[in-house]
Amino acid sequence: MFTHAFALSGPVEDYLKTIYELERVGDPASTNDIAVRLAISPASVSGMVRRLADQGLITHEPYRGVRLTGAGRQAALRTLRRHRILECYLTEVLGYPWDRVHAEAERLEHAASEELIERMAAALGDPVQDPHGAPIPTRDGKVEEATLRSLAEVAPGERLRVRRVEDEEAERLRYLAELGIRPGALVRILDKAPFEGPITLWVDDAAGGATRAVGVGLARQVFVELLGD
Amino acid sequence: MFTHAFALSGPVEDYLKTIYELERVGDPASTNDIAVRLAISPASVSGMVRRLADQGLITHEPYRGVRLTGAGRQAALRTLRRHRILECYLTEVLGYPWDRVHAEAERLEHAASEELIERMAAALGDPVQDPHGAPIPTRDGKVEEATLRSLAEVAPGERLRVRRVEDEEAERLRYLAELGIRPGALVRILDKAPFEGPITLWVDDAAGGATRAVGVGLARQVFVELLGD
DNA sequence: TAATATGTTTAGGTCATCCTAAATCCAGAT
DNA sequence: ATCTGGATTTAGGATGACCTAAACATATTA
Repeated sequence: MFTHAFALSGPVEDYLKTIYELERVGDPASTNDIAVRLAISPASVSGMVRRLADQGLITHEPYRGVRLTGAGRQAALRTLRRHRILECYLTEVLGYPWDRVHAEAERLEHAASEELIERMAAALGDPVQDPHGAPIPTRDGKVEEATLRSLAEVAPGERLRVRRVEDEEAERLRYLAELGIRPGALVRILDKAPFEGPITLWVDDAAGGATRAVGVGLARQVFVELLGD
Repeated sequence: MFTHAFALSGPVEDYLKTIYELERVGDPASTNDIAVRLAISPASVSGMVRRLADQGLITHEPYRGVRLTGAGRQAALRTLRRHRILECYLTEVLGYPWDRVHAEAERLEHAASEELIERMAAALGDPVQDPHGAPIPTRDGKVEEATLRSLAEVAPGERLRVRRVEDEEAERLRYLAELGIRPGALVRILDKAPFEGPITLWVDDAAGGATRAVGVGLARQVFVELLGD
């Protein structure tokens, strides 16, 4: 079995991670989507895509998008494992606040050795998900990505458990935390205003619970599990 | 007061650190010495030296060598602080073996934020030296570098305390550790063979002590404090 | 069916960091 | 005082990762 003979550059790891995330949600990753996610120009993505394809990490159908190969997927999952274990470690051991771990992990994930990551994982007792609820791939590159519904696509009424929250933007995360919306929280949608209007919900929390309202944009970043009525 | 408005690239940090170390030992750092330490060609160093001088981080007298400016020194000390705190953390908290911390810290020091370093330092109770005995610069860029003698330049007879060991090469470190030669150890030179021959010494250790012999090359990397006879 | 909007690729550059080979400088030995 | 070997710099390149502007492909809509 070939582990990972040669190291990939930071940018390459970022591309693979991004393609993984885009592909996970839906169709092959488009040049443009990758460019938006990485905040670089589509032209730059075109260039890198050729290189990744040459290296056998992705397949590329011009004008149709990009898919990870087996090797690409493994590389993406290794990076994701690093990232998520780092996030766990930073929050649980070093007391990082919820909204700042992502950025720190983003930089460290390219520098940390396998040994460091595994020592951190061991110190944490091999965590299975990161502070935002994302599953942590195993050492040998396996994950089960639960298919969760976002708060935006669930109808009012049902009892829900927040399972996962998108972690990219610190400010949004901080706001969600203020509202009590974090993995594990129990919520119920009370009302959804028409025309993509605000979503009103009941959030159970330490203080007994409270009514909250969020916009559709925010709601789309919150993923929940249906607990039944 | 200006902290450090703009970030320096990894390579730049490495140059500054290297120049600091070379300058600390003796004269202005020569192009060649820098090249050897960084394992790159002298021509590449010449190029970078111009850029660092343009940025006001070093002064360069052609054919005479290079010196850090105030700003350059501060930058070097910041990187050194990161490096050494990382080394402490990796050994003390994550159980890294003595000989592997250097390489790991070398990569992490360019990615770790100020916040991470300070959280680690706090977790350790603000350590003052790293596992190899090197002093850790303070947050505001101060160090006192003790002027220590190397084992190679001390005469037989005196009681010595090992204070510091060069940390670059893992294999040498591992060997020194086997011999019981590490910061804090008490030793006495029993004999120095002529013509740069082996140095025989008595090493106090847990098991009561033992006689050891090392070559001059190794001895030059071990720095000691004279305790008097 | 053709026009248009949108997304993608190509062409041509820039910048940082390295390289080799060739020219140049300097200091110590003759 | 000059020669010469080792150190240094310059010249000219390569690579990776980005950029803008312009050309091109596709899909939708008039």
